[in-house]
Amino acid sequence: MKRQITIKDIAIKLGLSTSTVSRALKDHPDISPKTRTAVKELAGLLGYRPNRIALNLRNNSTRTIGLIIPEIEHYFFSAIINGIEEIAYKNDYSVMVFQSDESYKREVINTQAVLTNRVDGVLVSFSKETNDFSHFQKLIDNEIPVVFFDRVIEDLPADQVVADDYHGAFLAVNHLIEKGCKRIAHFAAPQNLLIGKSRLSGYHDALLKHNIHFDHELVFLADTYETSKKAAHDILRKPNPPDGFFAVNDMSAIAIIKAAKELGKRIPEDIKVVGFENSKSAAICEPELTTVDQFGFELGREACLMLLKRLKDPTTTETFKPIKKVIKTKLVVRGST
Amino acid sequence: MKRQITIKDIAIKLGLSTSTVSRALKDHPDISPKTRTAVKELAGLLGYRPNRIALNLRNNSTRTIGLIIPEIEHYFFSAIINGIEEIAYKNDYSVMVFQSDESYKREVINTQAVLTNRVDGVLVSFSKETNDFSHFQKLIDNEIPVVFFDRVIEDLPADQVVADDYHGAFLAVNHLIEKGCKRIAHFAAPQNLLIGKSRLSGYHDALLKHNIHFDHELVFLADTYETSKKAAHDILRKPNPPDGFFAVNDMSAIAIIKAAKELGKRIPEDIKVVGFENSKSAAICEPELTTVDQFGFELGREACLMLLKRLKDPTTTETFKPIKKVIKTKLVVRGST
DNA sequence: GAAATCAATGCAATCGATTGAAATTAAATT
DNA sequence: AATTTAATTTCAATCGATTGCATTGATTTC
Repeated sequence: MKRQITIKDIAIKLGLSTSTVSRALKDHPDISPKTRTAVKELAGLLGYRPNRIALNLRNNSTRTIGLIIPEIEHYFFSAIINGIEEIAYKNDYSVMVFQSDESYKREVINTQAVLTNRVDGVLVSFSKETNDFSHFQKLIDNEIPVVFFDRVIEDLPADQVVADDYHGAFLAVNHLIEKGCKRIAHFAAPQNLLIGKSRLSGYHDALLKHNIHFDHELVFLADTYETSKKAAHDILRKPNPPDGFFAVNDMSAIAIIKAAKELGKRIPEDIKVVGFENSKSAAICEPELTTVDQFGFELGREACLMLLKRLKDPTTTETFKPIKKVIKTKLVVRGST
Repeated sequence: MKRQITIKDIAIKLGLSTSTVSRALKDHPDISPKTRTAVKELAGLLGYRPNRIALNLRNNSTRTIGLIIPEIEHYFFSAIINGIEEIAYKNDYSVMVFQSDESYKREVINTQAVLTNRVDGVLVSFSKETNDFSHFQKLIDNEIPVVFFDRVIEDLPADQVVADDYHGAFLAVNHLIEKGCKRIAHFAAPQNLLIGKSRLSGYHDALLKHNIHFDHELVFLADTYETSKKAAHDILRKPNPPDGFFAVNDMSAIAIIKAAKELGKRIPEDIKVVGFENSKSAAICEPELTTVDQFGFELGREACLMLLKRLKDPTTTETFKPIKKVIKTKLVVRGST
């Protein structure tokens, strides 16, 4: 195994001490110009690179951010990673990615991995299964700043970055109503997720505004392609089916469109559908999907910026005031409505 | 800043030396059962976690894998990350993700970042722009094993994992011919990428097999949604347009379908289209896309396994024999043909 | 010419954990 | 009781870089 060039190698070759070499490399005023240039020259020649691990140990910092995320494969999350990485990169941080695969158990292990890797801070969007948050509290107890994004929890001393879920949902449903829908179904995310609740309540309030009765029977727990397709099939076969659908994400909305078409319904003539996310797929499906743009890239950027701010100005647990940042959402109208 | 519990804290509290504590924690036979249990008990009580950074320094290893990838947002790459993460996780490795954004310059910086972070090994799929590979050679010079996947280079001492691009392309084009296509166009990736070359040659040989003239005029450089849509529009407006398309990836194929539909062509009656990737979008577009499954998840798994094998049994540069693993591809026939 | 000043460099401790070798203690043997 | 053997534990060096505090040698000042 070839050894890396160390400061010691340079010191020995030049007959100096490691301290002098160290100082020379960082332009310490004590060092004479002659030795300074000599050191720098040799360092360049040998291809010296400071050993980050040694610095990590000394500074008790790794310039690394941990990212705990349900599933990379979702467009929304990969867009977020993109935003995170951009900011991290600009600030000379690296990103370690951990997937929970929507599993609480796996997520707990992720938090442990993040601890052993001694990351400087953590960005989290937790799993659908997660109802107990003590593993995140443990991170905070270890003085590791945590920023939640998209799927957030309010009663933990941690910052939050979310899309304006309520408003986005309101816009979506309002749009359906204005387009003439009388019976609007909502395919919702689990209600332990704040996004699930917020979007439901946006749906509810938009109905309210137009004096449409809120019917529990029209709200379904369906936030994946498979569950949504099945649910849509069931619902559309029943008497008096909905003429409008507001789905909690694009894949769910696309599944509804697929199911409707399979049953011979025309979109948007018979049924109108709105999604939430504005993924690549929304622009691909037929007809193209009206959806709420969640600006994942921006969300990732903001979350990372927030974390970096905490890393720069650490606060004690006592004086910590969580900040909540809301990213505007926007309705993108396309052929499905 | 709250200090982490160290081995020293335990040693002092129990009136022992750090060496004894260290040995007790790892069940060294020299340590008496009494002290062993005492140490372990206190360690548990204080919530001691070994400082990974200190271990990193001592072992000159970080149990971290660097991943350099063009763009996370592509389904194919996120599927690969998924596979990589699964294997890494099982083997107690963490993954650091670096995106090149298809930029050579950024990729060079990524390799530097990977070096300063002292990862144990690197997985690479390089950018479209990359024609000079000395930055990867530098990694290898630093004794960091490199495994290339999908976009690989043959003349570097590094393992490779690729899909069976040639065969997949052959299958795709053969399928188009058997479905009656006489004039088949190919939307290709840049020819500096081996995948570009292999898929083109699969296309070429399938034509050859059926005694169809290979026409340079029918091969286009178009591997993104935007460029493909524009190219398809142009081609389909010309006299004697193709009746079949083989695209180098799904987004390109979907763009062709979109363009064709905009021009009033029916799919698959007037035009047949085959993609390459088998992304989520392929099952969503209308008609559903016939495509070659690239098994990104498997590919990621294999690449990571290969790297871990190199980490377990390091070879010297002299005796290094690159291994190339080929993942089988499979034609998935759907409505577009 | 002795004392004070200053520039340049080296020493040694530190970060946290590990480990070969030495030292201490206890037990067993003669 | 003296000596060997075995069982525990500690010492000190190591990984690579940094940094407060000497130390050295040269120059200036009185």
